[in-house]
Amino acid sequence: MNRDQVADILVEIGTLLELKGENPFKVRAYANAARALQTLAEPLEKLVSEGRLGEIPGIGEALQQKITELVTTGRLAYYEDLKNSIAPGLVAMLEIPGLGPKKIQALHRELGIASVEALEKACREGKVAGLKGFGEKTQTNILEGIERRRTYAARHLLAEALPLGEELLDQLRAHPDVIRCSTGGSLRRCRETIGDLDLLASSKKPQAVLDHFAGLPGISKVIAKGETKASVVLDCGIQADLRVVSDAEYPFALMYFTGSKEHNIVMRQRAIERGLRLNEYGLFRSQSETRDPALRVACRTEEEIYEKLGLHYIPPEMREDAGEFALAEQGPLPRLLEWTDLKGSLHNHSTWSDGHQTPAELARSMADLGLAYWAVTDHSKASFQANGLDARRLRQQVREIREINLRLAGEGVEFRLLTGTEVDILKDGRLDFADDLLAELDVVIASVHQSFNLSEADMTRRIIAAVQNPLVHILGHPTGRLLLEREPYAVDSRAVIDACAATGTWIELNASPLRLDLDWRLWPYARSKGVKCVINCDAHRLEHAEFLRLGAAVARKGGLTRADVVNALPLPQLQKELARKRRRN
DNA sequence: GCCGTTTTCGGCCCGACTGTTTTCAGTCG
Repeated sequence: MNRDQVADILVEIGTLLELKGENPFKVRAYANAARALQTLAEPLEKLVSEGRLGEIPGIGEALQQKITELVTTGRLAYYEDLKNSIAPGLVAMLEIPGLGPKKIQALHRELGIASVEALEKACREGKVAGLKGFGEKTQTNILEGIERRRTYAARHLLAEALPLGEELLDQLRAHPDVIRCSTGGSLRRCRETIGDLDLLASSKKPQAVLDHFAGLPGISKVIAKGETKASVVLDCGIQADLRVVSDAEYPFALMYFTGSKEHNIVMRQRAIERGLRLNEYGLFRSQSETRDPALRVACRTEEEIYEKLGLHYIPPEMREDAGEFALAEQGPLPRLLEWTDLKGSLHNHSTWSDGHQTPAELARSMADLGLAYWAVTDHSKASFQANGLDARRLRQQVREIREINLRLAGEGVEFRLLTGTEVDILKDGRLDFADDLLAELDVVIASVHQSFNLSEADMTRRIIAAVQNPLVHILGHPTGRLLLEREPYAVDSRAVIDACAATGTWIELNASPLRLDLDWRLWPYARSKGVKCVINCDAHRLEHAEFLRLGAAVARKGGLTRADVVNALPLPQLQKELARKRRRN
């Protein structure tokens, strides 16, 4: 059993223990261990066989045994017993807002409810309202929660949530009583999917701001509204929470509500170690609970809070407790990539395969946007569903693109359309075009588009074989995932990264909102191996050029700087690198 | 379940809101 599978089981054990009403710290220990495994720098099998699991912080005696059992036998008796002891439907009930382990246990114990369907039926029959600790209101809320889950997916794409957050922020800024405001939570951290929208504002009249917020157009329901926060559901089904604090509290609250939860826990611990106390209202010179402004360590910005706790500033995207503290202790974090650093995209489609614009239209539009280059990399013939090109059509396309470039140069336009292909990696690792044709192209991306269900070993061999072809510049969307739709295919990503490091092959950060692949969690590893990143739109329409912004956000999350990203280079340097890559092998 | 220690047991981040109570438990972030 590999690392990700082991981590998934640890997470599941945590959930099951939570349902059983176990000690919450024990529950957290499993979640922590799962996260620790996911950020491991070396293979799990190696650590197990060398008996070094205990070196990982957060993994003690009990978890060492369980992980070893999972890795060596592929099974875990403890897990199977635990699973058998809990009705399977109870786990799904945790997804309903307002229901936690205690209430679910009560429903199961008193009414024998063991599935969302049974719960819905019991609510409709009015049986739930009569239970001790429940009431009419709770029963209604449960029904509405079930309804909402059914209508809308539980999570939303980052690209969908970003504009909604911006819109709400504009509405808040427009209110005269708002001093400062920002998005927070997973949206500000640029997670690839978002649960709900978190917003924060500072004001001297919080009630006025909250009333304004709850009355904004586009809100279908106000879930809660108190003196400092309000929760609403937008018409599109996404929940938005606003918290309002005083301006002195704002930086502390912003840090707190940006999270992540794990990042905050470390920050609080650092405060405690320094005889201080950190919460959303301030950093206080006190050991005990307080909100006394006289004891607050003055900080105008988040930067100052980090400084007071002995750290350099950590940008929101990196606040995941995934190694950022070690960096921020050593010195200033490197300047992360800005989306305006990007000069073009090296993976895009045209009407020749499944895109919506001709190469000529693309050239005009992208030059107008101020980009320096744009590669046309249509599909190869094995992707017949996408109208992939054969060798004859590809050579024809190359001629057309050369003519377009001549025309642009004649008009004095400083822009270059690059020739290329997104060539399919066939099932056995061979490419869908012959080397002599690939050698004629400016840019070659190799991607997997069919035979997704190979074993991990076969898929890994297949992809490594492709990146070993010296004519391949870039490995495209390396895991094939579609967020909220399709799991990544089984592949040993670290082995693939190692192969790219050895051959000088670049790895794509596919910036399509559904992909964001390679995952941000793997970029620190790739960077440590010296592998370069290319942030590509995989554009099928003109509007997709804006994916560059999304891709840059994910790159920042992965800790990437301008120097790590090939398409931050101006055209002449890019062309030099494209040529150099092929001379290497 | 982990961790650290004045080394084997006690603490583990902390506050707001709702709905149910009638002073607080449960849930959420």
